[in-house]
Amino acid sequence: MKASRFHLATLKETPVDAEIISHQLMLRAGMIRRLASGIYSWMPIGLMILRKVEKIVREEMNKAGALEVLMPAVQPAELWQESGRWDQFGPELLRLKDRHQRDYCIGPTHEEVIADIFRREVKSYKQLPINFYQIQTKFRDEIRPRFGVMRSREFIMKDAYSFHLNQECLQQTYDLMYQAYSNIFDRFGLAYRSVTADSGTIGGSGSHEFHVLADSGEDAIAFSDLSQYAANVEMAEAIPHESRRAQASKPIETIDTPGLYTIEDLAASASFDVKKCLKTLIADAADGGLVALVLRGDHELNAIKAARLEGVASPLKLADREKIKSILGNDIGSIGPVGLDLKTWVDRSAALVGDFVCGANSDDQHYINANWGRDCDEPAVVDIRNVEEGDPSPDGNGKLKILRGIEVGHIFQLGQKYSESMQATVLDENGKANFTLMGCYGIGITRVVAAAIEQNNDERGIFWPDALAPFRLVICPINYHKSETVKKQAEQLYALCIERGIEVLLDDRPLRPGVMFSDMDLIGVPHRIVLSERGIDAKQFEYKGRRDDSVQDIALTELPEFLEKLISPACAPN
RNA sequence: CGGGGUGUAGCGCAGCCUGGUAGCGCAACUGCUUUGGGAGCAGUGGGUCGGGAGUUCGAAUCUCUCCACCCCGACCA
Repeated sequence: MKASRFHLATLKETPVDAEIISHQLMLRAGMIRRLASGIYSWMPIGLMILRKVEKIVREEMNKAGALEVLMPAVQPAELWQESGRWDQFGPELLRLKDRHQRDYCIGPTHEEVIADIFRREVKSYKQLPINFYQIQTKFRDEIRPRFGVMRSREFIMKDAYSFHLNQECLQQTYDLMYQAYSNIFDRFGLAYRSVTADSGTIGGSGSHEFHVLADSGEDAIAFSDLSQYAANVEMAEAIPHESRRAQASKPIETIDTPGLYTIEDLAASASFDVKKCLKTLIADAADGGLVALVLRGDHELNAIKAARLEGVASPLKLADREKIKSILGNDIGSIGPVGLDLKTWVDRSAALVGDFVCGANSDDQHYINANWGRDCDEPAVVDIRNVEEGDPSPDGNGKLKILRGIEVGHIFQLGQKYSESMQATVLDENGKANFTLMGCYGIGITRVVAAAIEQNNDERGIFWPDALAPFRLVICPINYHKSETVKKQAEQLYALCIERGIEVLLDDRPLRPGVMFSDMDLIGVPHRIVLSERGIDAKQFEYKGRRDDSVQDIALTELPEFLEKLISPACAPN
């Protein structure tokens, strides 16, 4: 490709309403343009990258035996009514009517359609397992689209759905998909982690998320420094550092604590160790009353874990202040487990604290040296806190570290959830109809592009891993339009690259070098060759990798080997 | 949906308070000079001031209304 014939529409200034770095850089590099809220056009250079992602995904899915299909974006309401999700899904499902006033939606996902295909197409266990996938446009009417294509309303997803007669077979395909996903992310050349995950609203049992690591990521993931353990912090089991409770050593006392409502204020006021203070949070109960959740002062409540407890309203909602006052008689800030007349759940770590400080259930008063068993009932112990860096790994090996990630892939075992509601059955060896077991496997194709940028950028722009780069190599001739020597050399090199199948961009625009370099750094071309009259006279060309600090001069005679090296390492489909 | 904010040239902004017929930088176009990290000079084009209604001799500016977009919260690949 010659730059003069390409649409390079780079922006020098950062568009003001793009908040995160990937969105800013995608706009500045001319990859995407916004059409409406959460809806983007992909411009030529952006689409080149998107296609690279798709190609790798497609190749690895095919290799893993999945079969590509293409399902409609517009889906009839009947299917969604059959699965029950027409009512469940809420406003995120974009609904529309045709000229006959029949209801449709734009698919946010395709379980219904694929289940319908399956029940029409597949009759016998002999045809199983089977795994269908597509790379297709989805629409989810997000309340607040933001971060460019990271959370857009229209987006491209690879979604796969597998079908099985029994759990062993489902597990086999699930494992195969896990491996395929690992291959895919390896080939992208991105730093990533797979983690065990909450299976969320889609339901089912086994579930893993694939996260591209980036400091700006929205999810926190916990992993062991010694073992393979890795989980979303939403899910990671919190293990106390102590194995047994500290002995009670002093008598309980009441102290006055006027104006001290937060654990920080309380601890600071009398130099209590925050870890000796217990905080008591009051949440709505499922029956309309209240429940108490007790945590150590330095720990954070995990809303997902808490919502799973018996009697706790799901999703978790902390009770409002007035309701607490009216039922308990005192304000938040002075509530504690001692003498509290509420169902009380106590976090594992909080249950191991002795001589603790807590609210005295009377305004402006706290207890010190309170102890479980002695001053109140033995606690009902549960895991309701977020794990922290340094916590013991739940598998017993090593300590937890926390990293941030962007969720770009998710694999689920759905079980029979959809096959039952959609009546998707197959005949087994005995001619008996069985509800098929399903697995589903998603990769956010458009989000991968944004995540790759979040992970790989600097103050000058993007740097693409070789496998995703729109161009592998850029040739920057200095004074292409003035110097016949440079022009000739550049054209020769350009022809040579094309002959060797190297995706090359020749920047033949009549620009000053600084402008050329800035553009190429911005759009993230990983390799750059500069040709100048000066260099050619010395029989040299200049090379610089996008992430290199300095340039190297290489003899022109070594050009063929150099190009050989350039294409050899990655990219070749394995 | 609740709370906050913004709409003026392709992008970034000023002008609005105090009404008088729209400006700056970048980008684009032309010419000359320049050519190793976003050049200089000279010139050119481009705006229903988000839409509508109102007040006024006169509205980007004041009032009402509608719309769009952005940010903070509950959702997700």
